[in-house]
Amino acid sequence: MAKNLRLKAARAAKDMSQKDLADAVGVTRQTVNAIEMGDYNPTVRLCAAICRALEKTLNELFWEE
Amino acid sequence: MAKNLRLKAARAAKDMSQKDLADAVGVTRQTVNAIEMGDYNPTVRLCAAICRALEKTLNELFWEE
DNA sequence: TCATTATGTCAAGTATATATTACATTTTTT
DNA sequence: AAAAAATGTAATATATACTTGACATAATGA
Repeated sequence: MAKNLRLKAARAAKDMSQKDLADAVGVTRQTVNAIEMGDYNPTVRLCAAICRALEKTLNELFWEE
Repeated sequence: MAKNLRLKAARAAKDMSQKDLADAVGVTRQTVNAIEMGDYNPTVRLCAAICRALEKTLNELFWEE
């Protein structure tokens, strides 16, 4: 899978570290890192939680045309 | 979780059975049924595959404000 | 420069998404 | 009304999302 640069950028825009975001959504830092690195396929509920933490939508961070 | 009626409606609009959709995205009928019934939390890749099969986006079928 | 924080990665474990098989009921078609 | 197709559900099995703990390096701040 490809890296999720939109996620990385949205997190940077909020000035949050991977750990900050992980804590905000209740997963570990490694999980956030793996999602950004494209290492796997998160559940839609986790994606939605990440989107809410970053004030984005699923389409903005996880949809590819 | 609540039922996913938007998914059920989008599938109906394409005149596809749960099995038709399951075949189109490469999962079992039970998995599609469980998603519609809100019984669990699919991966974002499966959600995206379902969206493409139904010509919808993640926001349209899986995002709640 | 030194300490701290952030990131990337790995190995081993646990939780859960998804498969398989099966059966009952409901809905649609003939 | 009967047959066929679609749906809902359950039990057991497997693949994989996610955790935990750890280590190395890069970047940031004192």
